[in-house]
Amino acid sequence: MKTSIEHIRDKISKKGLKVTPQRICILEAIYDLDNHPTADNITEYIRETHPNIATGTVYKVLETLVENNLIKKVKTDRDIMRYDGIIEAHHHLYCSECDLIEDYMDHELDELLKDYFKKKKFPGFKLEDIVVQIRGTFDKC
Amino acid sequence: MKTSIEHIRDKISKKGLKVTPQRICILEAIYDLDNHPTADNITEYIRETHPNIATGTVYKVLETLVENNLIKKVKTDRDIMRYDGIIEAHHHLYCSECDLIEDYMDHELDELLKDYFKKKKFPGFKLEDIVVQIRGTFDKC
DNA sequence: GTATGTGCAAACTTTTTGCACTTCG
DNA sequence: CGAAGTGCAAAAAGTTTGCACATAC
Repeated sequence: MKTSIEHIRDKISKKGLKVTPQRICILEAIYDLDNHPTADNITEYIRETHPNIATGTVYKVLETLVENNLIKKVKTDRDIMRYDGIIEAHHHLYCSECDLIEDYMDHELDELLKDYFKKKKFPGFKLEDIVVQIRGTFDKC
Repeated sequence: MKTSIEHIRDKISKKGLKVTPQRICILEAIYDLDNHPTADNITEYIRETHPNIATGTVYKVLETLVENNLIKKVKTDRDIMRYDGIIEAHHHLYCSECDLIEDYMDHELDELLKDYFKKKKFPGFKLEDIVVQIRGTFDKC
C-alpha cells in the first residue's frame, strides 16, 4: 500500500501538473485540516514545517488545485473563501453559532433530488449540480 | 394603496430602526437592482441620485438590514458578498458562465425537503434552515 | 534545456473602524 | 434634547499580480 504522500504525488501528477513540494504540502494540509480551512489556516499550518512558503504561492496553488478539480471552494456567509478536500458531490452543515462546516454525504437525498429535478424542467437552463446547505446549531457550540 | 417608498419606510420603522434617507435608498436600490447586487453595485446606483453617500455607510446599513432580517446575504463562489431583498425562504440558480443568480421559489421542493429531514435526524444538531443551490448554465449566457 | 512554478513585495479590492458631526423621533 | 445614524478617511483583511529566480521533467 502506498503512503499518503505518494497518493498525493499521484493525484497531482495525473492532472499533468508538476509535482512540487509546495503543491504536495498544501494538498496534505487540506486533508489534515478537516474543518474546511481558509487560505490563511493552510499557510499557518504549512509554515510550522515549511517556513518559507509565500502567501502568494498558497493562493496560486489553491487556484490551480481548484481548476484541476483536486479540491473545491466552499461558499460561506462571510467574505472568506474556504477549501474542501472532498471532491465527490456532497452537502454541508453550517453552524449558526460558529464557523464550523461539517461534511454531509447522503446518497438517498441525492437520488431524491435527482428524481425531483428530472421531472421539474428549467427552461433555458442546463442543470449541472445541486448542493444543499443545511444551516443550524450544533449542541456543542 | 401606499407608494413603494412608504412601504419601505414602514418596513424600516417596524423594526424599531430610525428611518433615514440612506436606509430608504439602500433598501430601494436592492429592490430595483434585481440580480443580487454587491455593496459596490448598490453604492454606484445610489450615487446617481444621492452622490454623498459614504461607502462605510452602505456597509453599515447593509449590516443593519441583514441583522434586522430586511435583506439576506447571498453566498457565492467568489469572495464578494451579494445581497437579496427577498427574505422569504427560497433557493437560487447559479450560472456557471457568468455571475447571474436567479431566485427560485418552489414550495413543493420545500415540502419534500421538510418531510425528508423530519425523519432524518441529525444527532447533536438543531436544524434551522435548508437552502438548495442549483448550479448550471443559462442558454443566454 | 525549457516550460512551469515559486518567492517576494507591492498593489488592489472589499470590508471594517473610530470619531466628530448630524439627524430622527 | 438625546440616542442613533452618517461621513470621512484611515486601516485591516483577503487576495492578486509582476517579475526575477528556481525547479521538475
